[in-house]
Amino acid sequence: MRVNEGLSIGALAERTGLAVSAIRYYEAQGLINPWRNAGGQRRFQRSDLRRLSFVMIAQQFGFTLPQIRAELDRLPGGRTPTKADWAKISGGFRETLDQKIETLTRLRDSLDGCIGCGCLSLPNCALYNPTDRAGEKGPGPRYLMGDTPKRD
Amino acid sequence: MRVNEGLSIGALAERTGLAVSAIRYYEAQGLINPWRNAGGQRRFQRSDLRRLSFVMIAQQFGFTLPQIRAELDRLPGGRTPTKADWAKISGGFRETLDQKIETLTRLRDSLDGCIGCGCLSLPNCALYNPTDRAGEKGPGPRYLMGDTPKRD
DNA sequence: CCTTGACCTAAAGTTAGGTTTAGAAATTAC
DNA sequence: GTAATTTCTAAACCTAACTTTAGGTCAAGG
Repeated sequence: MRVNEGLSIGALAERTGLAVSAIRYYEAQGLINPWRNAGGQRRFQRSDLRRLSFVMIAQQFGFTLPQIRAELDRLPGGRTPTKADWAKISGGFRETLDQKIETLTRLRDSLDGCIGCGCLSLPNCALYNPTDRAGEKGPGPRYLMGDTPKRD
Repeated sequence: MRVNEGLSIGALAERTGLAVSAIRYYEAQGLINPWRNAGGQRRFQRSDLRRLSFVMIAQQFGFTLPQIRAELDRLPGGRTPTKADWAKISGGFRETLDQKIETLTRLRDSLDGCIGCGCLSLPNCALYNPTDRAGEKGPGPRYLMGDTPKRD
C-alpha cells in the first residue's frame, strides 16, 4: 500500500478497536465521510482515526450519535483538523459533563437525605421532581417514593 | 372501592405518573407482583407505590431493570417493607453512584488535560483505556484518540 | 491462475424499555 | 339497565446502536 492511498476499513477497525460493521454504520449516520477507491472500497484519512476516537469517547459520556455528529460538523471542512480545532469542540463537552456530574451528585445527596434516613416523605423530599422528566407525560408533576402531596 | 381491596392499575399509574402499559411491563419483568380480583384485574398494595417509585429513581441513576429487580428481591418477602428495609437496599445505590460520579469526574479531568490542552498524544493520556470497555471485543486494548502506543 | 481473505450492499435480526393496537370482558356512572 | 370507562391479553410496533446474514466482488499471495 502506497502513501496517500488512505486506510482500509479493516485497518481503521484494528486501530480503533471498533467493529467493521460499526464503522460502516457510522458512515451511514454521517459521522465519517470516506471516499472510494477504483474498486468501490472505502478509503479513510488518517484523521478519521481521531474522529472515530472522538466518537467513542463522546459515547462514553452519554452523547447520542446525532449529538456527536453535530459536534463533528463544527470541524473545518476543507482541511485536516488541528489540535486547536479538536480542543474547541471538546470544550462543549466540558459543560455537559459538569452538568451530568452535578445532577448525579445532587441525586446521590438526596438519596442520603431521603431514603437513606428512612423518611420517605414527599413532597418535601429533594427527589420530588428531580429532573426534566416531569411534564413529559401529561399534566401535573410526578411524585416519587409513593406519597402524594395532599394526604388522602 | 372498599378498604383492603387494593389499588387498580389506573390508580397506581395516576399516583406514580407511569403509564399503565409501563406498569404491566414492569410486572412482566418481575418488578412487582400484584394479585388478581374476581374479575381478573390487577390489584396492588399501597407499598407498590413505593416500589415503583424506587424503580423510577433507580432508572434515573442509570440502573437497568434486571439490576433494579435484583435490589428489590432483597426486600423481605412476607411483610410490607419498613423504612429500614428501604434504607438498606438504597445503601447499595450509594456505592454505585459514588463510582459513577468518580468515573465521570475522572473523564472530565482527563478531557481537560488531554484534549483540552490539545496534546492528543496517547499512550500517556488518561483517556487511554478509560473504562471496562477494553477487553470486551477481542484481544488487546483499544487505543483512543487516534494514536497507537508504538510509533508507526 | 487460483484461492483465500477482505470488502461490498441490502435487509433482517438484536436488546432495552417500553407503546400501540385490537377485540373482548369487567367495572363504574347515571 | 345501559352507556362509558377501565381493564384484560397477545402481538405488533418503536428507537438507538449496532450485528448478522446472504450473496456477490475485490485484492493479495503463491
